[in-house]
Amino acid sequence: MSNTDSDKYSEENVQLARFAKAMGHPARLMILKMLGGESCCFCGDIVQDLPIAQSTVSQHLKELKDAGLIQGEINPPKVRYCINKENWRLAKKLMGDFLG
Amino acid sequence: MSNTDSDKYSEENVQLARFAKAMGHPARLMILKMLGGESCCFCGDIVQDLPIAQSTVSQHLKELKDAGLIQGEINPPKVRYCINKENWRLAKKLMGDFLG
DNA sequence: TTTCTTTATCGTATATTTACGATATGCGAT
DNA sequence: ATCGCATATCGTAAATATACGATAAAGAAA
Repeated sequence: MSNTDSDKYSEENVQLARFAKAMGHPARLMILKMLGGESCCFCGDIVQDLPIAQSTVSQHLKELKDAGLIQGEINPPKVRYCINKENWRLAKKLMGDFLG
Repeated sequence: MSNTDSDKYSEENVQLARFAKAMGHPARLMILKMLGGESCCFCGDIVQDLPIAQSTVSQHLKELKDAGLIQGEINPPKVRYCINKENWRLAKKLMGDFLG
């Protein structure tokens, strides 16, 4: 996906693709599952649960954040991650509409 | 995603990630939308609708096929693509369960 | 057989993703 | 001021994705 995707595709299409792409890796699905419902998690908890290095987890968290699916609030010296509820709802709606 | 993902992640997780990843590009979403519902399409129709080269469309079709979301039947000299309904239902269920 | 149409595949270039270890950063505690 | 903890970022390597034009392949039509 280049930055000119919106020249070629509808905004809704691009948005759904962004969400789907962010969900397109098992590690990121695990992270999202951990944060599902009302529960937030500290970054460290996530690192402990995943079978990959801390720096890699950090990268995945960044991608989820960039896609708008999660948000992190600093709580020194930890960072607490939560689902971004508004975008989660949007993802759910777009996915639901799309899959029919 | 390496071929050893199933060592690290649950099969369900890997499967949903595979579907999500296949949906993670606007061109592929457009293709899926064209095939949505009961309508199948000839490859050529899809090529005409997308703002990218024929060979690129063919690649995207292959990825959707590899992910199991579509299937193609040869109808010389054309190829007719349809949604793979069984996997579409599975994707819908996994997504629905996941997004809550 | 040759030609035409349609689609897949090849070759290739570039960009992005995924992963890791090492290092930097921010901040409370000592 | 320094230490230690938690997390992010850097540097890097390898793999995968995206895109294109050119070419191959399969089969209908001439």
